[in-house]
Amino acid sequence: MMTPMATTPRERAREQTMADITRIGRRHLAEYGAAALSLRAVARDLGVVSSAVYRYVRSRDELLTLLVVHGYDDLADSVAAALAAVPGDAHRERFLTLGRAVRAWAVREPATYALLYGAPVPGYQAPAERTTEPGTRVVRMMLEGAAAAVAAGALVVPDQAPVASPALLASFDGVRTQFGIDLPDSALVAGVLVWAALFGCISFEVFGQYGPDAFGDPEALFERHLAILAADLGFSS
Amino acid sequence: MMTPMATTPRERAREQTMADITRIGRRHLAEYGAAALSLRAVARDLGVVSSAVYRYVRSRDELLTLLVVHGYDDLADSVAAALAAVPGDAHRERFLTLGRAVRAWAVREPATYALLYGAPVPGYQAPAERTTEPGTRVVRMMLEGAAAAVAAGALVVPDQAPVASPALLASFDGVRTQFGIDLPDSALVAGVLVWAALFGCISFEVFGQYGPDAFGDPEALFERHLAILAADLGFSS
DNA sequence: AGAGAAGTGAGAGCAGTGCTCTCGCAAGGA
DNA sequence: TCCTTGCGAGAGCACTGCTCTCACTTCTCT
Repeated sequence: MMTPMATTPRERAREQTMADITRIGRRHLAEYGAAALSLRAVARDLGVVSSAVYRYVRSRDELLTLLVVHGYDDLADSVAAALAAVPGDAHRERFLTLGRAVRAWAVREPATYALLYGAPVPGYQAPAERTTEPGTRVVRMMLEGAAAAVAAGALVVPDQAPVASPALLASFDGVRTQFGIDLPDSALVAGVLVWAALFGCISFEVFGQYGPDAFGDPEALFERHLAILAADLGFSS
Repeated sequence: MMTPMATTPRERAREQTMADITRIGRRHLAEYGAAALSLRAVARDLGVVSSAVYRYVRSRDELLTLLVVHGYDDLADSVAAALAAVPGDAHRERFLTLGRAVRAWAVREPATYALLYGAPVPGYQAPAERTTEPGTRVVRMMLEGAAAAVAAGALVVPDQAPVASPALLASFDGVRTQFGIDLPDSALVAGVLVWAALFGCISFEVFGQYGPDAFGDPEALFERHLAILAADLGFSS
């Protein structure tokens, strides 16, 4: 993927083994969950003794990081593919499409979703320098969509009292700089809420927090919620 | 707690040991996280060999269940205490108080919060018959508050298209029956969204999903979000 | 082409985990 | 007083992450 043509056969073999390890790791993650991810079990499935995989992966946390990065990329790719089918000027529809795509991916890959957006795995801290870039791809898509909608006049940011907290204003400036977008404070307030609410809805559904007798038609419920969130953001239906 | 006066000294000793185990378990949960919760470590802190704790707790999952139940009760007690200080007719303020109380508890007890509302611990399934009752206390408070506000005319449910999905309508009937409240479908749609969004905001803050450079003033941000959610629910500011 | 460097896998081993079993001892009820 | 019951200790099994050494292969440099 990253290095399409490896020079020496040894390097090609190494990349093949790396790909096998992450592939088996993803399968174990989906089948048994993150905390049950065992390097020894991966080694067994690879047909190799446990110490051999340490030649490729420094530690169990390292393998988790690989799966985290792959998960973020997979999610962002799914969302980007869904957005590609929607015209660029259908701003509200693009927001709805993004929300639906995130939910669909989470329902399809609950274990990876839990790894990314559930409680952090104890004792494991994802290295920021490797996870923030892929981890922010989806939120970047949403922010850029909102900025485009504002510029086109398709999104009218609801009136709100001005943000008072200086620390909050400063971090909003940081967001504008980091993502290179120009959205007013009140749009960022609403945007962060919509962002967190979107993942709150999905987490409740995927993690079964709605109780044993969950809602009979979660997709219809999510669709209703998405419409409310679109209105919160300022899209007119 | 449950049995205030035990008859025989042996029973009293047993209850004392049980209390010690859950107390140490809570401390370990807070210090090292849920997946790192080790029965052997609890036994060490208790000054006893590991097999001895199996006289009191059937398994590690059993200990987790004890902590889950205690966590739900602790959260619900915190919320109830906060609500007790707000007049019953200050409906919007009661909603805001509930939200603030949940967030404050989550910030204070992040590990327990993660146990309750984070990704489920792999391989562990909380027994519904022991966790649903304490687990629904907070949502019951919110629903009852919303019903009281509707009855008092303090909450005007926003107009929405009627819910079309039969399965969703049926589960809404189930909610009305289970909680013994009478709220229209559109209020339940908004209520569930507000419920999920509330925990989405809190989870993002507690789990650090906002990125390494989190928002400088999370409390102010949460306060703004709570106001939007109150409006979504139908409270007029 | 040959020698040395580097990558690779196997195996043993250490410390930790959940959990089960048996064995003695002490407390409580008959 | 006997004897059932509860309790803690200890050994043990299977598993985990991770480290170390040893042999073997492969690549590279002279």
